[in-house]
Order: sequence, then structure tokens, then C-alpha cells
Amino acid sequence: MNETSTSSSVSPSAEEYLLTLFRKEVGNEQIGTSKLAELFDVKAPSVTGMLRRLHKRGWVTYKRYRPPELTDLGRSIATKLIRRHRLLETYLVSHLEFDPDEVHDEVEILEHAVSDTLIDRIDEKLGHPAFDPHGEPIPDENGHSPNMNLITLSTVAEESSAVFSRMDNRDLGMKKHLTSLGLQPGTNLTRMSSGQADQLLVKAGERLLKMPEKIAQLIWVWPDTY
Amino acid sequence: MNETSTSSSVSPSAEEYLLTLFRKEVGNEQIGTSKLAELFDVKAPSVTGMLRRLHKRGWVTYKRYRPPELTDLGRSIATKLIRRHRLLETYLVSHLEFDPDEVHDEVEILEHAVSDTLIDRIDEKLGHPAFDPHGEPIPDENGHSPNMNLITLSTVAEESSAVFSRMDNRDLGMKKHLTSLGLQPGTNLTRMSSGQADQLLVKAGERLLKMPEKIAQLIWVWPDTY
DNA sequence: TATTATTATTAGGATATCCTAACTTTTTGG
DNA sequence: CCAAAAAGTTAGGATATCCTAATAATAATA
Ligand SMILES: [Mn+2]
Ligand SMILES: [Mn+2]
Ligand SMILES: [Mn+2]
Ligand SMILES: [Mn+2]
Repeated sequence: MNETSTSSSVSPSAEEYLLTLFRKEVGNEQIGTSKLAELFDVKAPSVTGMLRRLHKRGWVTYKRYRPPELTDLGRSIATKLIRRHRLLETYLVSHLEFDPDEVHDEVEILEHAVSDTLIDRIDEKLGHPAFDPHGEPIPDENGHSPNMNLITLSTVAEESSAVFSRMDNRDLGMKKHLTSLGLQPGTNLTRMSSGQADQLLVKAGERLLKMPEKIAQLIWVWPDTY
Repeated sequence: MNETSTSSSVSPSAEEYLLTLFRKEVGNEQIGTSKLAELFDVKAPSVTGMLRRLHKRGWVTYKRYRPPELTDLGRSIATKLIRRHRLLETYLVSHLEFDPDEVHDEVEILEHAVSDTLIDRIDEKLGHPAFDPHGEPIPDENGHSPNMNLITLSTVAEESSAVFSRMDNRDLGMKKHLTSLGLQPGTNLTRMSSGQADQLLVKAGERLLKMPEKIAQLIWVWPDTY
């Protein structure tokens, strides 16, 4: 049923490792025993032991004295965790007055305790956000990260159109503002020519909007390519 | 600093025991090894082992072959946990569309993972509620439960109103029945005069209900006092 | 009250996580 | 290229939780 079925349950500690390895992988970095030990505030032999267990479970490949790598299974677990983490951060910031800078520690623990059901409700409540309060992409239910080949509205050529995809949602005020103007994910936008340099003219459905260049730089769109 | 300082940290399992013992204590019940084992889905020797650890930590008194009792310290820890539990249930129901009947399992895990900060934010967001969605009292930050001068609906004078607070929730069937009639914790009820002795006439919102005296004896309400 | 049934404990192990001390491999830099 | 330094592993324990099998205490009942 579940394409990424876990088969055995993952402990919070194990989840922490997968999450960390995933983040390193995304950043094209590697991480060894002592860095992991420092990060988790444990001693090196504890890391060696955990890596052996993770390897036995099929979540990482591990050869002694070599930096560990995620397996496909491990990566799929990590992707789900990243989704949880980022949705939770987004929720705490937007619905519970957390500061983006203080939210991480709370979530580092919460992420291991919330059910899929709760995550789904939060996701809905948030309107399926694509980015967390730090601007990091939130993978969807299938583990796919939002397409990062998006361009900003400000780089769309005049007389071309594009589909509004997402905004840098670190700015809550802007989100409300744009929504009130009728700009939502999916809205088709056409950039019209405007005489001014620091101002765009954007057609959104019926509406014709004047938009400051600065705002347009924060709006990510799917260019109409063909 | 912390008047009920824990000194050592409490594991989720230990918390579960304290919570359970607290609930039994409130209900003037005792609970022994095998009931606890059944409740936690472990075998009896695991319970004995845990009770010895809890005793060593000073959270319960335990003499072999005798039912365990909370110490003052254990009770103060449990009270905080009850507060968390009930605030979380209240929040999930009122802000995340959880059904009162499905919320408990989620919270049973969450309660061990949320920080005091998050609990405070939730409490604020909810406006410092005194009762959870099941009508159970929520202790305040100091562990004091709201005054429960509840009376049964059957003792409410005719032509007086009261707020539905809780029902004897050992009877699941009745709960469903009342819910289907629109009676939930928080519902304002007015007892109308009815000619009959063993039957009440109750106005709940728009509805006018006939209710057997026996049922009314199981419904606890907050009388409209002024 | 004597016997039986129920309930609870002890003994002896397993697994997960973490530790210190001692040892090995890899990396570095002269 | 070879000896330190750095990084990583193994050996041997500790604690928390949980298990099965055997044993003991308490409660129920004839
Ligand atoms: Mn984070
Ligand atoms: Mn975490
Ligand atoms: Mn509950
Ligand atoms: Mn719990």
C-alpha cells in the first residue's frame, strides 16, 4: 500500500540521524562520526553504534571509517520528516505567535510525536504551503519538493505570461495582501509593458495591477514555456 | 526556582503511569499491577519494574503486593501533565477540527513532547479555558483545578438555566445519544416546567427535549448563579 | 479454615542508547 | 613517504524498558 512503508518503526534518535544526513546530502556535504557526535551531543562510539543499527535496518549504507550515506528507503523516511518539520514550523509561526528563530528547537522534538493525521490537518489549515518560515521548501505528501526551476515574476519578459506558483512566505503580511488582490497559487499572470523601471504592470485574470519591482522579486512563477 | 521542580527528567512511560495513577486517585479508585499492565499493553513484570523505578524516584509509594499511591511530588507532576493533556485536546478540537472522540490518542503522545512555552501559547490562544472538550476541568499553571460546584441537571429548578459541563462518561451510548441531540459541554440548557414527575422538559438552544429523570441525574451542569 | 484461583514478584534475558578506555585506521604535513 | 594528529572503532559497562518462566503472596470460596 504504502510505497515508502517503513516496515519497522523509527525511533526519535534514528529519525534525527536520517534528518541530519538528508540535510547534508541536500547541501552536497558529507558528515562523519565526530561531527555527528558533536551535533547530537553524544560521544563518538554512540554514533558508530547508531550508524551500525541504521545500516542493519537498511536506512543508511555504512562501511567503517567511511562517511554514511542514506539509502533510498532512508531518504524517503527523511523526506517525510522534513515535511513534518517544515509544516510544524510554519504552523507555529503563523498560528501560535512563535518567532521564526525560536521555532526550530520546539519542532525538533514535536516532529517525532505528531501523527500523519495532525500533519494533514495542519497542512490544510495552512493552505498547503510550499515554503517554511525560513524559506525552505516543503515536500508534498509524495515526497516531491516544490519545483525549484521557478523564476520570479520580476524576471518574466514583458508580454509573457506565467502561473503564480508560490511566494516567499516568510512575509505573512504580503501573503494576505496578494490574496486580497486575487493572487493565489494557480492564478495566471501576464506581465504587460509598463513605462516605469521600478514598477510592473501585471494582468491577473480581469484585473490589471501595478506592482513594485521589489514585490515582484518575491513572487515565484512557473514560466509559460513553449 | 521551580516549586515543583522535577529534579530528574520524567520519561514518557513514567509520565503515563503518573497520569493514570492521578486519574484513578481522582476517581477514588485504586489500580494494581495487572490492570496497569493491561492498560499499557505490557506484561505484569514490566509494571512491577516500573513501579520500583517510580518509587526510587520518589513519585509513588510502593510496597510489594500493595497498590501504588502517588507522592505529593508525583501528584504535582501528574497535575501538570493533566493540564497539558486537556489544553491540547481543547486546542485540537477548537482549532484543528479534531473530533472530541478522536483527539485523545493523538494527545496521549503529544503531551510528552510539547514544551511549557507551547502550552502557554495554546492556553492564551484558547483564552485560558477551564474545561476540556469532554467537560473535564483544566488545572491552572499552579495546579489548581477550577471550582467544580457542579450540580446535576435533575436538581436544576424549573425555569432556571445552566451550562452543560460534563456527563458520566463511562456510558458511551448515552454520550452519543446526547451529542445527537445537540448536547455537548458548553451547551446552555434551560429547564422548563413539565407536568410529569419522572420527566424533564429541557430547552437546548432552539430545541425542546423531553428527558427522563434518570438521564438528567447523570448530566452535570454549571448552574447560572447570580 | 483449607484449598484454589488470582494477582504480583523474582530471576534471567533481550534490545536500544549512551559512556569510558584502549586500540586502529586514515589523513596530514614535514 | 612516514610519523604525528585526527578520526573512528571495539571492548566492556550502565540504565531504561520489556519479555518468559518460575515462584510467592493474597484473595476468594467451599
Ligand atoms: Mn528547523
Ligand atoms: Mn527532531
Ligand atoms: Mn484525553
Ligand atoms: Mn501519554
